[in-house]
Amino acid sequence: MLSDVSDTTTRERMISTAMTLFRREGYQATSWRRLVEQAGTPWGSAYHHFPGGKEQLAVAAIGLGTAVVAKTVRRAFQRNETVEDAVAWWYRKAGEALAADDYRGGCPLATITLEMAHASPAITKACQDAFAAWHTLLVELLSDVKDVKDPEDIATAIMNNLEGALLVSRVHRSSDALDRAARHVALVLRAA
Amino acid sequence: MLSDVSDTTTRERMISTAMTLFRREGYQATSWRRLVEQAGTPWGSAYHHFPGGKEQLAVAAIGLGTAVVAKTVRRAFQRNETVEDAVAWWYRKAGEALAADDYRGGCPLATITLEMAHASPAITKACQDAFAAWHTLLVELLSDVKDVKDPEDIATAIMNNLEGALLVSRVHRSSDALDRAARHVALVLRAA
DNA sequence: GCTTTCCTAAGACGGTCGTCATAGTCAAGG
DNA sequence: CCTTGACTATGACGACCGTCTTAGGAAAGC
Repeated sequence: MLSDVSDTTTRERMISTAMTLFRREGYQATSWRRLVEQAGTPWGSAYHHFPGGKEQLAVAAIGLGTAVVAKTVRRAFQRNETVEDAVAWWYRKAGEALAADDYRGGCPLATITLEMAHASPAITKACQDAFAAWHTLLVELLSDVKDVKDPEDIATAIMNNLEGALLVSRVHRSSDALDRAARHVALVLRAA
Repeated sequence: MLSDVSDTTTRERMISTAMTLFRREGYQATSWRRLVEQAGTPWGSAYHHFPGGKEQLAVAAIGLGTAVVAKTVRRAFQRNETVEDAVAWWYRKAGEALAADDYRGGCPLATITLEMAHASPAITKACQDAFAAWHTLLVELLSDVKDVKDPEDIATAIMNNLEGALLVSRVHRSSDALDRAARHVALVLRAA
């Protein structure tokens, strides 16, 4: 069916636009109407593709954000020999993306997580799954390296530093905190 | 004037309630009406005390949040001998406060920062000032200790780890990430 | 051809938002 | 007492929100 392709495209454009806008402006400030307008998708089919309303769209957008970050992490560990290099590469990519978006972006899930962490059970669960997936992936990748002794702690430290640095870098519109975080984590990894 | 006391109280209750609600639910999800209702202050005097509207209230609430955190940091360094102990104490207090609020709280500025970092210049500046003030305070306190070699980097690492850990701890409704961050920072400080 | 199914157009619904104007209360200063 | 100024009660304003309904269109299967 050719309509299936069109359907998928419309649906995916909505999800992709939702991820971008939720990342930049948050969940509350992003309205259905503006989102659909920006995506260039028909407003009439919003509730066709997402009968669960804005909440369902958000869950889908969170799923996309989870996958995008996971892909970046996997690529980081593929293209680099050591863990330090992989993490530094990841942090640098995050900083470049942040700057390229004029410091409007950052973590695709941080804003909606803080906004909705207790307002919507469905969104809360999606965010929990996302962070858990990232953590599990990191632990897995770290475990492949033999000289990493405590992957759980290291993974948490890598995530904590990135999330915090993205927040600080964004508010100051400078990747300074992110650069410092990269150096910090590299130092810690080398010491361990 | 006795009315001055009443005024100040009304005004301060609004600011205090704003800080709490902005922290828990964010700026966008907190309406003037609910805020005033929760504060128990007269709705009629909202625009009397804050002619600049909700935005002006937010700036005041951010100022309060800045001061509250700064006070905690100062207390941490007063009550503890070493930097490690001070940071560990701070992190532990943050985790206790988060749990006591059923993981609705966290950093009083993180949510509004991510939400409004590009929507309102006034709020953006207030957030920048807040993070800058915390950083400066930390650098100052760290500089008093002779065996800390790079206070700027250490201060950034302390803030990054706390902010990131608060985010992750909140979404998982567990202070696990915060506990790990405390151990991580302690380890780093001891190594330096 | 017809029918069925998927998608879209258009707009109304009640509700809430931030903002503001007007009238009023009430304590303090002269 | 009376004026002045600070504070509050009340409610309206237009705008936008998320949601849902109804009807139309277009492609696929028979």
